[in-house]
Amino acid sequence: MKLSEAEWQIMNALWKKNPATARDLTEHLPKEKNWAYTTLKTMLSRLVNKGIVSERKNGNTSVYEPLLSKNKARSKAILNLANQAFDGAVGPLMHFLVEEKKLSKKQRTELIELLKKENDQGEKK
Amino acid sequence: MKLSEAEWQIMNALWKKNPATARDLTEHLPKEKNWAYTTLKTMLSRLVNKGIVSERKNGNTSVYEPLLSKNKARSKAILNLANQAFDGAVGPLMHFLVEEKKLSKKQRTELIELLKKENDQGEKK
DNA sequence: ATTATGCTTCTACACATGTAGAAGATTGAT
DNA sequence: ATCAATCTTCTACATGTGTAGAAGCATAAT
Repeated sequence: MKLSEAEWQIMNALWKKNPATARDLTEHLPKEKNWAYTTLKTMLSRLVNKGIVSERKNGNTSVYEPLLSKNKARSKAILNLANQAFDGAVGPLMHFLVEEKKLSKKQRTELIELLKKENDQGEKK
Repeated sequence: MKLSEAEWQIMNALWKKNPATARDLTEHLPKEKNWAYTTLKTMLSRLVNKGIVSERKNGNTSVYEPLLSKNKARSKAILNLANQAFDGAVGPLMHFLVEEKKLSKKQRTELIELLKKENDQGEKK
């Protein structure tokens, strides 16, 4: 299940406010997204059809909930990117990130700590 | 310029063999891609129209070259992912990668080295 | 009971993407 | 000069995505 651009925006809103009605979501969508209400509804229906979001009725109003977790979605997206653009390997992706993307010194130091911790854990196992 | 799935496969082939004729590229596409020759040609035309690939005639045969570098494409793709899925921040993306993706100990150690090196460079500047 | 307001479902359309056949132009071999 | 092999360009179609109006159903206020 690959999310499209618009779908990501909706899911991001839905992960923030969960559960939510369509009306709720309008609040949490990027400001510049000036979707007609029915546009949002159409998108939601499609997400429901794809099994990515659940829909339940409260009175006549639909209440939506994500069936796909943010982490799962992120994982998939990264995997996808790795496959498409990095021959399926996450390692090179990270290399690239470290080399190309200007991380702040603080971020780098944090990452080093994180990596060391992981290495140590690996040790104990 | 966002590349689609199929476009990535073609570009990957073209980055490997550059310049290349359509016929050349068939060799470098993923095996499971059993595109009709004309399918590939259509895709290439579209890429040319988008200004992502150049086309030049050698006799009656078209020779293609990438106008977009692999690194640029990768950068864009990562930025895109970060925007969609990580609120535009590369840092959290990396965190996620380090935490979720099982890197080998060797990979982790490499990354630590790389990060340290970057940190030191920052120092000198 | 009537009405305005808001929600839902249906239908539609333009553009992108994946896929490929048909028909015509070029060329290398005979 | 002829023919087969190979290219190219055109056209086409199904499906996905972004976008939204129209019309109908529910509900809260009068």
